Amino acid sequence: MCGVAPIAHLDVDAFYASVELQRRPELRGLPVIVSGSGPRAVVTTASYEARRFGVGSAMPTARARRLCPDAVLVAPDFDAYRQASRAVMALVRRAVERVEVVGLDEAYLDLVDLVAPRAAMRRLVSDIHAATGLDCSIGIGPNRLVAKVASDAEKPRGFVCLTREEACTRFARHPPGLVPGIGPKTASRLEAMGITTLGALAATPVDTLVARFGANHGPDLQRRARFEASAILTPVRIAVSESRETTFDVDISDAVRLEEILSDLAGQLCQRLVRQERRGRNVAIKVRLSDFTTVTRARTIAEPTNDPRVVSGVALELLREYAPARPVRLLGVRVAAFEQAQTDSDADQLALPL
DNA sequence: TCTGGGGTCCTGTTCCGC
DNA sequence: TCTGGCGGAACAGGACCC
Repeated sequence: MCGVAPIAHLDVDAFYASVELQRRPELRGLPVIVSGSGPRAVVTTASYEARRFGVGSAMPTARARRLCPDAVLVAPDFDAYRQASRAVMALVRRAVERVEVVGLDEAYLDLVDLVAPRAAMRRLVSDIHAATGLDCSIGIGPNRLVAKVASDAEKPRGFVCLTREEACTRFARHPPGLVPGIGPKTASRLEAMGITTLGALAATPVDTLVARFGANHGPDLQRRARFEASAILTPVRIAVSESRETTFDVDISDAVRLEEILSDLAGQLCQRLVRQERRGRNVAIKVRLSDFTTVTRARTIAEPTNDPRVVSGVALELLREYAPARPVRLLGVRVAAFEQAQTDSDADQLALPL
């Protein structure tokens, strides 16, 4: 049972796919895959019916279709997802004062001031279902990490409440990659050291981890394995960079064509920045070559800008200087180092979540 | 089996001024 | 005049997340 429970993590189950099923009830019960349609598209979300065939997020759509030939492919409609997200988060904010929204389908909730936090979360889940038809999973724990892993543990419609010690025991035999922050690369490095479970990672002498992963990352891995994390929420997050990028259906070698595309991307990015009245001093390009190597080049300019002529001018210079030696599969542009428009209290809000 | 798009953070390197 | 150490800023790459 949950002793101290200051944080809940709420996660809408198979969010994009579930929104599509709300709009198109005739698809219910069928395997549905939300994904683009190009030859290089990847799966954004799969319904639970599709997941039974082994289809998962970030999988190439071509492979998903081989695994599940009868799946219904639906093109993503982000306006609809944003609208559904707003409806869900409005209910969340009505239930709890302090909320940190993460992406469209997740939020951390501060439960400290609630008298009966678990009852309140049960009520919230049922209110969200009644208002939107969407299911969600809830994890409750003493910090963000326990809450997050708990919300994932029994999806869909999970409701899991754990102390830190209970989380350590329950997940001790699970692989380290269960915990957010330990991705495939770190997991395979750990495996090479003979560490294949969270329990083993938690018990590894910290010196061993420091020697292999460095003075920061090593101890951080162990803290995660022990489910030690912050309980502080960051209700207002301000983006520190904005970007626009595109992957081509077929690799492009023609320098003139690449420059046209880059200018176009810079124009689209600046439209967004102008709308937000944000200007940045750092312009970067991203180039992914046919062999999937990815290169970035950046330049800081004297004056903050969101002028498409300036941004595309710098981006084109960077591209000409780099002069890709192979065909290009992805091109992107990014603006960062925004001028300070926020107040000191906003800046405080940028403190790291974990 | 052939890998999206939009982000964040961390680390190592290089450059520059003192 | 040359060299070296040091710290900060900028840059590049990588890992990770939704």
